[in-house]
Amino acid sequence: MESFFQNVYQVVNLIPKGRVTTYGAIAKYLGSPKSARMVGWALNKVAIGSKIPAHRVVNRKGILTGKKHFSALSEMANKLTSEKIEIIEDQVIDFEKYFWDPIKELTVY
DNA sequence: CCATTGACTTAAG
DNA sequence: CCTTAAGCCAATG
Repeated sequence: MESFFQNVYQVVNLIPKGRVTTYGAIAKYLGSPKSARMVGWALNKVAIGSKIPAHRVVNRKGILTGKKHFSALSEMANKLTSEKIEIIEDQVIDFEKYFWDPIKELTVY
């Protein structure tokens, strides 16, 4: 059974360490470019007790908009920093450079 | 069933 | 980059 949410979890789990992606990219990969909010919803549901690296998912500007949903406000930035990703003012530095697009990385041409 | 909300995105100014 | 407005869709009240 592959629900939208399950698919989200799967993709997020595939994000390489030290890389990040966006809600929109995931939504688009799943076939619903306009359902970025649902990706956020999925993560919100899973935020409570899950093994999913939700901290690697940010909005299109590379901003940690979901940090407040973590146990600690600094947890999200903290984890990203631990993966060698620079975070300043809740924003990923060189976001384009760390950006991991499931459409490009997971799609077989 | 209708209204509101939200870890979003895009377009226009 | 910032603000509005609109679109989006599941969950919640």
